[in-house]
Order: sequence, then structure tokens, then C-alpha cells
Amino acid sequence: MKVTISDVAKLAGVSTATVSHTINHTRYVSEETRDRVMHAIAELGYTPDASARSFRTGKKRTIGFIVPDISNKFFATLVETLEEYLAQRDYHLVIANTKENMDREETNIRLLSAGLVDGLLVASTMDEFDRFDQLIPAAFPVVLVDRVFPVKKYGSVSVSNFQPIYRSVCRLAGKGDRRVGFIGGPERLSTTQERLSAYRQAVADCGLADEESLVQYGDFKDNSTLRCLDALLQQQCDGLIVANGLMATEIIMYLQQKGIQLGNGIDLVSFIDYNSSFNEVYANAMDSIVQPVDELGRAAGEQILRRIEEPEAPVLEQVLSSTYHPHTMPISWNHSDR
Amino acid sequence: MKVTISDVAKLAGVSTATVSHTINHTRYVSEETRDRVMHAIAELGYTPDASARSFRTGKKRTIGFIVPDISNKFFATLVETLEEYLAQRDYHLVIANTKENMDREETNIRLLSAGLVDGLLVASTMDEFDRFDQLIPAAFPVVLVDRVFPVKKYGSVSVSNFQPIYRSVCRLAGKGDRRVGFIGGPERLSTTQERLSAYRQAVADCGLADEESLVQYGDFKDNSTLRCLDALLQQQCDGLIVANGLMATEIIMYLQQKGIQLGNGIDLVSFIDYNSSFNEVYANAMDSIVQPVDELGRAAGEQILRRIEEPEAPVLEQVLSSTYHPHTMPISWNHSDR
DNA sequence: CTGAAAGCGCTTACAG
DNA sequence: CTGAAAGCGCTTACAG
Repeated sequence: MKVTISDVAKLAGVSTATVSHTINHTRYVSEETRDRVMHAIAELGYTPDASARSFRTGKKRTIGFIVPDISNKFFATLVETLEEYLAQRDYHLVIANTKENMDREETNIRLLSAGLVDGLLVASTMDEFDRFDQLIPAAFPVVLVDRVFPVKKYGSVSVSNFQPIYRSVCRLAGKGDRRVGFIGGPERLSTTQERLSAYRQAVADCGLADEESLVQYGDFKDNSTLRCLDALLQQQCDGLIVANGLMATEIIMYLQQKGIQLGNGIDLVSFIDYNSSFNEVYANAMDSIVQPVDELGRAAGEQILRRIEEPEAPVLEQVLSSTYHPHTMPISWNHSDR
Repeated sequence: MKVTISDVAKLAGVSTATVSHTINHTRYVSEETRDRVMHAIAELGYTPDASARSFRTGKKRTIGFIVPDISNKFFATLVETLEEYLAQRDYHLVIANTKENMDREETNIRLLSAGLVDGLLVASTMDEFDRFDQLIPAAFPVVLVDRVFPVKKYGSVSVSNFQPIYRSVCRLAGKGDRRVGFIGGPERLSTTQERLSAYRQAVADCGLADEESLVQYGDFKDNSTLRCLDALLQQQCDGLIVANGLMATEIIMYLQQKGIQLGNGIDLVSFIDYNSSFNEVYANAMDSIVQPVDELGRAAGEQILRRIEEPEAPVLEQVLSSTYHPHTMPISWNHSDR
């Protein structure tokens, strides 16, 4: 049979109130009484029932995270830092994987917000704000992560890549590149949009070739990355911005497979979403734009806990910045005279 | 204010019992009554409180997964298939990341088993069964995933790599390799142990060089992989078994960086834990041992739900098998006459 | 310094 | 076909 707080109270000869208070240190209990309670707890092997407690208090100490793709290492790393942040504060993390599917996102938001978690972190795959907005119960704590909406109703933590991308394109232009291609993730995502607009602005400002076919969108499915790459190679690109960490590693593999040399055959600017020896090995052959994924996780955790603990606190729109790292080795000599 | 089941009952002019039964389809309700209830629900925007419900029924419809390293793509993929399996059956997934730290595992098992989840899936990092065993409340549903203990008390789903590794070593021997090195994960893990014993048996059977220094253990930290590799290269290995998917991709990168050719400079047998274009690109230059990670996730989900729904069902020890894939291209010609 | 008791929002025998 | 009511295991005013 399950051991309850009344069993402990009975054995210790006190009220359940006293047992509760000694467990939770929530009012003074005399040393003698405390001892009796603790002994009773030990003797019975009592563990407070988390379910009853959270029902009673209304606090679950659990946060939900709606992730578009948990097997994408960017999000896996995000989950990792987030879980660490939350665990340190005695919160648990429930994850729901949407696979970039809006219906799945909808179902999951519904389920999780119905009393399962205290707050929700969402990297949304939705393209319209209203559909998203309708799913959220009034006053339910929500923080958008990585991907945001134009309407600024909810708190958010995201990463701005505008400046690094703009700079990287200009730098390619300065190096002599004329046709710089752009590969991004799904077009509907705010992250893709922002990255694209930085690219477009730089292309215009630097007078580079401005053709629709120089922009390709992947969808993380099948071999869309390879298709994007082939399309751009056909366009005779001399530079390439891969505005997505997941696709970036793939692109490098494919380029190598095709025998195209980085920094010589093509200038690559590549997003880096997470640490891996892969990035280190190629760091000297390409420019990189490094997303602050650890900070993103921490900031998201911080903000959602804050919304839960101080519901009246102002809605924060936090924007972190990526950093631009030109490649570490000098350009090959025969490159400058193209 | 929160809308409760009594608000709905009042508005619909029925008892809370009837509201509950119409929501849950748990006893016959006349069509007329049902309509009134449904309208009341819609009008008030009522959502049953999951917390109250799970407290009352004792079922949380939530499974906990204790993971050693969520940012390792093997486990991230496992989480993905598991979440999918569970979501389809209306279960949620809580994850706890231990970072291969036994104390963290202990804390997390304690927390999750105290009424937060209905059952626990554990890829344990513990080296002694007793310490693990003590943490599990009596009759609490637990299934071990990927890593198992010698004592067969709990259900488990794991992958056997004995046969593929044995075969791959023999094949290297048949090709003429004399010094085959072994790189594995932490020595204490059951997975590492099994892989190592397959290697050792094959080394003995095939009469290969049997030296302690040909076996190296990584710990997923710092640059332990590179250290292992360097140690083995110093040993003049002509073949290499990388018995860990995470380390395998790193090894390939490093070999390439060092200018050592696969299949020529060194024969590589590499674990593949998950799908990526990386593996495809190198599939023709190395042998691979592919772990059935999707099946592993499904089987784990299946078994934990079964333990929860039929506590008396026999404890299952499920062992899946990896598959061995010799490389797809012929060996280079000048290799056979070594 | 501590206890008696209400009540969180559901589900579910029991009764009719 | 439906209702009245107990009760899951806690926490927390209220009272002394």
C-alpha cells in the first residue's frame, strides 16, 4: 500500500499539518517534533506524492518545450542547456516534437497547456500568429524560443543574424565574388526571413548579382539540401551562404564529395549551431556564423521561470546575437586575382 | 477564474458525474443530455484539469526517460522515436539528462519516480546494480534502454553488437590486417563491455596482435577521441574498430585531417548510430555497424507501456541486433599485397 | 508551538 | 438513464 502523510502523522503522533510543515520547512517545528516526524518518515519509507502536491498547489514545477525537431543538433543542444538550467531550479522538462508539422504543434500545445506544465517554451513552426495565439489559454505563461512572430504579444528569446550575414556577404564581395548564393531553411520561418533580408540587403548594397534563382530553401526533408546545392552550383556561384546549421554540415560533405574545394573552388559562409569536431576541422577553410545556443537555452529558461513566478512582469523580447568568424587561415594566393 | 467541471454541470443542469462520463465516454449518456453538456463546455471554454485528473486516477500518462547525453545524436534520435511512439498513445515524455554522472542519475530517478511519471526508461550510467536498484520504488515500472545490468531484474531493450563486431574483425584479419585497434566508450558501460569482448574473442580466434595498448576508452569529454586515435596510430594499427557512433564521426574527421586514407592508409570499421549524409558519403570507404535506433525506441516505448498496463506481465529482456555492412566499393588494388 | 478541517477538481462505486 | 457523495493526498488559512 502507498504510504501517505497521514500514516506518518499517526506514527509520529502529530497532525498532518505538522508533517507537511516539517517536510517543507514552512513553519517552525520544535526540534523534538521534527525528530519524531523524520524518524517516522524514514521508518515508513515515505515519499510525498508529487501528483497530489502539484494538484493541491497548482504548481507542477514542469516546463513544456515544443520543439520542431529534436534530432536536429541545434535543438538537441537547446534541450540540453535548458534541461540543465531547469533541473538546477527543481523544474522538470517535458518535450514534444512537432517535426515541423503545424497540426502536431497544435495538439501538443493543447495537451501541455491543459494543466500538465506551468509554462510553455515554443519554437513554433506556425506561419500565422492567430492560429498560434488561439491555442494559448488566457494568462498562460509562454515564451517563444528562436522563432518569433511579427506580433509581439508573447515574451521571446531569439538570435539575430542580420549583422553577421550582412557582413559576411560584403566580405565575399570585397574578395571579388560576384554571384553569392543563399541556402536557408523553410521560407515561412522568421529565422529564415531575417537571414534572407540581411542577404538581400547586402547583395543590393554591394552590387552583387541579384537573381531569384540564387536563393534556395530547404525543408530538412529527403535530400533537399543536395537539391539546393546543385541548383546553386548550376548558377555558377562563387560564394555560398548556408544560413542553417543543419544544412551547413551537409553542404560541406557534399562539396567535398564533388571535389569542390572550400575557399578556392567556392567561398563558404556556414552557420554553426553547436560544437563539434566537424566544425573545428573546417574552421580554417570557411567563414562561420556561430549561434549562441547555450545562451539561448539559458535565457529561455530564465524568462519562462520569471513569467511563472512574476506573472505581472513585463513581456520581454530578448534578442541575442550571432558572431561572425572569418576563416582562420589566409586565403589561397591564386584566389585574389580572379 | 478557472472553469471547473461543476460550472459545466451547473450550466448544463446535470451532475458532475454526467459531465465526467460524457467527456470520457465512460457510461451511456442520452443524446439530449450529451448535447447540453457539450454546449455548456463550449460556452464556458472548459478544459479538464490534467493535474486533478491524474491525481485522482493515479495515472499521469507520462513516461520519464533518463538519458546520459541528450546532445549525442544517438540518444536524440532515441528520444525522437520514443516521443513519437508515446505521443501516438497519448503519453508524454519527460527527459532528464545525466551527462554520464551517477549522482545526477540518482537525483533524477528519485524525483521522477516520486509520482511524476507512470514509468521510467533508463539508459543508466551506473556501474553497480545495487545502487541503481535501491532507487526504484517497489513495483515501479522500469525498463532499461540500451545499457543493461548483469542482474536481470528489470525489463530491458538493448542492442547486441557481438556478432557484427566479431565478423568485422575477422574480415579485417582476412584482408591481411595484423594490428587492429579498438576504441570504445567508457569502460564501465555494458555496451562497451560487450563490444570489447567480441573484439577480444575475434582477435584471439584470428590470431591478431593482442596487446593491451590496442584498446582505448573514450569518455566523450574534452578531446578524448583524438587522444585515443593518436594512441592507436602510434601502435601502428592497420585496422580500427570504432565501437561508438559518436566517436566514429570524429575519428573520420581526424583521419582525414591527418591525411590518412580510409581503406588504404587504414581500414576503418565504424559504428553508425543514426542517419546522416555524413554516413552516406563515407559508406563506400569503410565498413559499418548500424544500430537499429528506431527499433530500439519503439521497443522501449512498447515495453514500458506494457509494464504499466499489465504489471503482472513477465519481465522481458529484449535484444535487438546491429547489422554489419562491409563497405560498398572494392578495396583498392594495392592493398591486397601488404 | 501545533491541530482540526476545508478544499484543490476530478472519478467512480453505489443507489435508484 | 442519471445523481449524491466519498475520497484521492496533499497544503494552508484559522484557531488556540
